[in-house]
This record gives sequence, C-alpha cells and structure tokens, in this order.
Amino acid sequence: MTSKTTTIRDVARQARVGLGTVSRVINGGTHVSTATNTRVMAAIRRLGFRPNAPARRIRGRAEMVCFLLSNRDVLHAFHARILQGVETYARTIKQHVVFCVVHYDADTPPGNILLPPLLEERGWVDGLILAGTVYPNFLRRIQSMGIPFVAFGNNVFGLDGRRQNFDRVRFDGAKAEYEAARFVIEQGHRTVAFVGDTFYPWVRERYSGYLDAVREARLNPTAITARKTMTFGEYGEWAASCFVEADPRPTAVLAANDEVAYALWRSFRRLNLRIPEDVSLVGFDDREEALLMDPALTTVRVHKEEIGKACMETLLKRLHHPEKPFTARVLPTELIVRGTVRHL
Amino acid sequence: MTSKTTTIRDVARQARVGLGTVSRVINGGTHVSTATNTRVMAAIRRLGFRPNAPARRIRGRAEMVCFLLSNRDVLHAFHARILQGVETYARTIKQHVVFCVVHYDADTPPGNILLPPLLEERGWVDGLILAGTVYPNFLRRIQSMGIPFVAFGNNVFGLDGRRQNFDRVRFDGAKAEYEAARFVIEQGHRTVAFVGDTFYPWVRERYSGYLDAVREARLNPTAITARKTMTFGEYGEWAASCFVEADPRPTAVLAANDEVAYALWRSFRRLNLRIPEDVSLVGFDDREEALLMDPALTTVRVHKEEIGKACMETLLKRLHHPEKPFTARVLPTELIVRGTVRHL
DNA sequence: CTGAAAGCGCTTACAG
DNA sequence: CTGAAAGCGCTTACAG
Repeated sequence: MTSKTTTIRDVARQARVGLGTVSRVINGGTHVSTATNTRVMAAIRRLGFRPNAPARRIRGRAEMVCFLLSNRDVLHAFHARILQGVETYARTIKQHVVFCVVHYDADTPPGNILLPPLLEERGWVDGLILAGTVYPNFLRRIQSMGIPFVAFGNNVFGLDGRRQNFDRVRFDGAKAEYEAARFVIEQGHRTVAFVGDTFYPWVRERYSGYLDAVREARLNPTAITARKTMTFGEYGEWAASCFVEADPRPTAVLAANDEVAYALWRSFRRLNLRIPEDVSLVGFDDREEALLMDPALTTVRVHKEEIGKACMETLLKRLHHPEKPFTARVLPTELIVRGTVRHL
Repeated sequence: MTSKTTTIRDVARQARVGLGTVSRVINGGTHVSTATNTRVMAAIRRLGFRPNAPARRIRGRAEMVCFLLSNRDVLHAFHARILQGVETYARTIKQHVVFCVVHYDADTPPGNILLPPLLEERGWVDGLILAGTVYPNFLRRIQSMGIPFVAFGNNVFGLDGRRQNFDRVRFDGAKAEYEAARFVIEQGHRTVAFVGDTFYPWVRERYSGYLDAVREARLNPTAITARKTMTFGEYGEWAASCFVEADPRPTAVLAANDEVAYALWRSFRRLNLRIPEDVSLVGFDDREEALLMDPALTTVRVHKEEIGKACMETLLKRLHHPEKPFTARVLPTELIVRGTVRHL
C-alpha cells in the first residue's frame, strides 16, 4: 500500500554493499564483519526496510505451522486454551502459527474432505498440529498431503493400541479417572456411578479408569454409557433422570467431562437433589463451567496450555529430524478438589 | 518434504506449452484456448502439481487477511464466534485468513507494542480485522503500519463521536439496551437497575440506552457503574451484595453483559432471592452462560457471526478501493426473551 | 491465444 | 569477509 516498497536492493545501494551481504545481515549477520554489519543495519533503519516474508519463504526461510481445529462449531474453550499454549510458545522461538478450522463427516471419503485454502495450497505451512475430533478418514486425508504433523491424541478415533506412524501428545485419561474414582471411594462412597457416551474414545478411556478403581475396591460399577446422538449437555440431563429412578441411587457420580457434570448439576437441582449433600459430583477437563457451578466442581484438570506447548515442541523436532521414530508424549493431569464431593 | 517438488516448469514441459500459459491456466484460464486449457489441466492432474502459494503472493496473487485478537487471555467465546463468521465467509470467497493474538498495556507507547511475527514482518497479510479491546495506543501502532484494517467498533476506546479515519463494524449498544429496558418496564417494573463498569465504552453505551428508557418512563435510575479493577464476574457479585441492602430494592436488574448477569444470578441465589420471582434479570451478548442459567437468561443477542462477515466484507472493499471514504456499518441486535423477567 | 524474456524480492553457491 | 551471478517458483508485459 506504501507507494514504493523498499527492497533489499535499496538497502544494498544505500549501504554500498552487494545484495548478498544485506541478505546475510538480515539472516543473523554471521560471516559479516562488524563494520559492514553496522553500516547495513543503519541503512535498514534509515530506509525502514522490512524483508518480504513470502519471498524468503520460497527458499525455506521463515517457518510456519498450522493449528488445525476440526469439527468444533464454536471455538471450544478447551481447544482455544491449547491454541493459546501453541501461540505463546511459538512466540518465544520465533515460529509462525496460523489457525485454521475444518469441518467434515466421519464417513466422507478422505479425498472429498475440503481443507482450508491455506492447506490446500502448497508452500504456506511446514507442519500441522491437529486438534478437535479426528476420525480415520481425516487422518488419511492429512497423511496423503505428505506434510509432517502432530495430533492431540486424546481426540483421535481408532488409535487403540495400534502402532501409529505419526506423533502424538496426550494425557492419560484412564489413569486420571482412576485417581478421581479412588478419591471418591476414599471419601466413603460405595455406589459410584459413571456417566458418558463411550462412543467417544476419550470417554471410553476414562470409563476404563473408572472401572479399574471400582473393581479394585470390589464395588459394583453403575454406569450410563449408552450411545446417544445428543449433546453432552443433553446427555447429562438424560442421565440425571435415570438416576432418580435407580435403586440404590448412587451417592456419587463421575461425569465424563465438565459439560456433562454441569448438566447433571442443573438437573439434580431441579429434581431437588442437593450437591454434595445428596449426590457428590466429579467432572473432567476443568473447563470454565467448573467454576460457574455452586459449589465449584471437583474435577480433573487437564493442562491445556502445556498440551499446546508440547505439540509445538514435538512438531518442531519432527520438522528438523524427519527420520526419527514417532513419539507419543503423555502429559500429567491433576485432580482439583473443590466443593462437590461429600465425605461420608 | 516430497523428494522433488513439481513446479510450473514441469507442467509446462509435460503439456508442451510455455510457462506463461500454465500460469494463466492456474489463474482462471482466461485468454487460453479450451484445447490448451484441458491439456494443461491434464498435466497438472497427472503430476499432482500444486502452485507454491508464497511465490504467487510476491506478485500480489493470493490475498491474506489477519484476524487480530487483542488482550483476551483465554480466547473469549464472544470473539471466537466473530472469528468463525470471518472464516466461514472467507471460505466462500477464497480468501485466506490467519488468526493472531496480541497482548499490550493501555499505557505502553505505540512503538513499544510487540506485534506477532506475522504482522511484524512484511508481506504476509494484506489487511487486518481488529477484535478484542483496542486502546488508542494500539490503534496508533496499527495505523503506523500503513496496512488497511477494519475494527470491531464496540470494543474500541476513545471513539466518542469523533470522525475516524478507519472502517468500523459495530452494533448499537445504546439502542439495544434501550429496547431491553423498555421491555422490562412494559412488564410492570418501576425500580429498574443497571449494573456495569462504565469505564468500558461498550458498557457506557449500554448504560446510556438504559438511562434513556428509564427517564422516558419518568422512573428513577438506580445504577451501579463504579470503576472497579475486577473481573465482570466479581463485579456482579459485588453488585448483588449492594442490592440486598438497597431500599427500595430493584425488582429488575439489567446487567452490562451475560458474565455480570451470571454472577448476579448465582449471588442472588445464595442470598435466597429467587429469579425471576424476587428479582428479574436481563443480560447482554447472548453468550453460552445465558443457556447455562436456570431459568435461561433473557438477554440481548448480538449476531457475532454476522459481525465477522461484515468485517471481512468491509475489509475487502477497502483493499480493492483504497480511496473510498471510511464507513461505519451498524448491525442489528435482538432481544431474546427467555425466563428471567417476571411480569408484574 | 501463446511463447520467450524480464521481473518479483529474496537466498545461495561461487569465486575471490 | 564480500560481490556478481544464478536461482527459487511464479507472474507479467511484450511480441507475434
């Protein structure tokens, strides 16, 4: 938009050096004498020169990675926090990150999945961070692009144990839920329920952790895990109505995530069940809803920013060492005890 | 990463045409005979050729705009929806949009505000969409970059009436709040309060609409608008505690936004004030919290996706017609009547 | 309509 | 350490 953009050529003329020298200065000033370096720097400053980034990119300078969020209509706060982690870390290491969203069906053939123009076109990004829900068809689509990527593993479908040819960052949902269930049991609860649609692998994983803890304590599992095509909120409401009819009624409920927990909380209140006096409640994720509840929700905290940072680190390693074996990094979680579990 | 990237040159050889012809085909195929066009297309398909985007960008092809979100720690759902609108619309017109965040203090000198690398460097983006909180110093920083931009006007500080030399998209907060207050008054309420820190221009605007309606009805304004350095949630809690002591106690409260409304709702419940039986409540924004409340919150809906789309449209017009006068587009709002206002 | 050439802004060997 | 030249992958006048 400026009438005449100043280029590397202008700087070279101004500083009375060759084009290559200016280029070297821009790229760190190695192999340049201090004298010329300062002269060139001065010229750059005087002319207000700023290198044209896309031009540099042609030759491999200026790395750029893409944070690709799939199948989230509203930008989900959970993933937004992961993105935040990516951004923050990228800044410190002078990496560029662009954010893209994509929507697709689980049964669309890989070739028909429409990617954002920034990915469809070649040359923009060097690598990908996959967040959101990743079905196998999407994974294949991405793999066919032949571009390095790392996935937030908890949301990937069809990963069960099989050896995978891509990098992952994840947390151990089974272990986390096992610990949450242990905590509830230690508080004296004997009828502990789990609520969550196990169609989703990340719910299934949490469910298995719940089962481990309950069986270990020689209690009977009471779970609502049926597949239902409804939102997590609706699922919680539905589950709450099931519980009032249950006999014995659980004294504690582990919700697959905070969204389900919130819906349970609201529904229980409507049914005149007080929390935690009548029912104890534990969530998962530690999202915004957890603090909106009253009392605040006891839940499993997932360190979203850390996940973002780990994704970026993993991707960078891959970019610089394409031949190394694939990794699956596992991040810790943390049980946050607030006010929704009663000691019996 | 592919061993040998195929270029326009490979396509030209394969199709037995010149480089220029391939370029023309890529860029829409005008001024090319149907025969050559199909031959080139075939070659492109066979070779799996995809043009290198940054290379095209050097010469002005491939437009790219930036959605710049400022001073939002967690990606605020409100702005996320605006971004969604931008993305969705951009897709239909084959525009690229990159998302960036920036953090700064209101009193940092413009020159010292650190922008994301994607903006600091030249050549990446053609235009900017400013969302988040925009203080005057930030506005100056952006303007000094000499790059076209459009701002989501409601969140810009220091805009009062003055003629501005940039494009804006906004909604009329005063009119919206006027209508909300009118509605409450028509339901029979005579003591109607407003809660919100008028330090924020968008709150001040809503407050003025509230005042208009109350005065028009010859009622006494009862407002809590003091400047407090706390979150909106804390502000709501604090305001609730003020109200229980007030005499006469307001029968209805207009909250500056849904976050304040949620805090009021929770605080009132703790104080054993039922909503809407004892106090009626109206929010603003129609964010996620509105539906988390029980009963659901009556609030003013802001069409966030529409704002995003309008921003993109405005920016594109500016990009293609740099000389046209600046515009301030005003989008409609909508009062969503749910369950928190009682008919007296 | 089409090819050959010059050019975009930068980087990278290549000599010195 | 440094300049002149060739090159990155693409686009844009320029002839024809």
